Amino acid sequence: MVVEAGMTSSIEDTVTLTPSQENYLKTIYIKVSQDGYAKMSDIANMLSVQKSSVNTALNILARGGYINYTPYSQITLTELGLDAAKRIIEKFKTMDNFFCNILKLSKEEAATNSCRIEHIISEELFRKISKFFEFTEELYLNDPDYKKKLDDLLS
Amino acid sequence: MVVEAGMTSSIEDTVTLTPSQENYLKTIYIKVSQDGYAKMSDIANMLSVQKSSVNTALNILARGGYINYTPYSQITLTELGLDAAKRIIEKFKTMDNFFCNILKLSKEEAATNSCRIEHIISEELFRKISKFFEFTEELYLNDPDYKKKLDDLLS
DNA sequence: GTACTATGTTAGATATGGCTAACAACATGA
DNA sequence: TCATGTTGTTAGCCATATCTAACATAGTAC
Repeated sequence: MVVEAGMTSSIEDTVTLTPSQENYLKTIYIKVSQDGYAKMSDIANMLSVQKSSVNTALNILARGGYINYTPYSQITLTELGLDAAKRIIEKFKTMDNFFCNILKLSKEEAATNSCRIEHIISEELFRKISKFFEFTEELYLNDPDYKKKLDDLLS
Repeated sequence: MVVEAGMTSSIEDTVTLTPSQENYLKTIYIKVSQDGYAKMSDIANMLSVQKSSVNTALNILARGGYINYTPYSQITLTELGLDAAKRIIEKFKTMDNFFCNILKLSKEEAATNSCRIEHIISEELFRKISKFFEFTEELYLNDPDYKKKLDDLLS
């Protein structure tokens, strides 16, 4: 198959999101999960930014095909946006869980770090570190000796 | 002691560096370690950016008191810059070592991720995760059963 | 149904961090 | 010492991501 210049294609065209844009997408996902849709002012409040900043981000996400959004409309996620949001949140949860439950970081400290790492970790590292975290957590829960050593170490 | 408006003070005045600036500082440290000083064109080459971009960064680092730099001069680190660079590199090495030796990421993959994480990880998380990584590595090296399970898991 | 309040949009500013292209300074060899 | 090449600087451009302030739309309450 010959791909012609300017031809609209499938997955390869997906525009990579910046950390900031991923954050907006994640926030939209959370709101949509709660209410079925998101509003600009919600997002602005949740991220502590101005509505105008949200507006800019929404236009970028809409152009990229991640959200359904036209002026004054309710915001929902496309398939693409849903997938992307889920992947980001999966990263967050994996990190956050480990930082809280094993490393015993405070909720805020864990969330701050997880929220930064979720945007920059490569797929390959995430795949491996997920497995490693699961493995560690299982050991932690089932091996009292391992748990004691770790708790002592990190106290 | 009363601190007057505009008064120049000590550590509290330290300007926080952006990830980009930390990267420049790290690169300068590496060059200074090798040659005793750094040149702009070296830094530009090492980071694959234009000299003009380096120039901007150097002025910011010099203003912040991290480097000794005046136009056309050789670049060296101040005490502040040396400390900051060492902290960044320590983070890099800790991450990189674990990603390579335990998670068995490729050198490039490990370096890419470490180089991103070094700029965003909090001091508290770094303190704890360092201990945890050390603990894990010791187990890995001394407990053949643990090593085998981990190697199987991550292959 | 009109006026007020919510919410959403736009225009224009700032800061970072990159770029190119043109220019300036320095160092070296003939 | 001066021409040349390397190195460093400056000016001006672009994109992201924020902001404020002014404006537009929508919804509600009387």
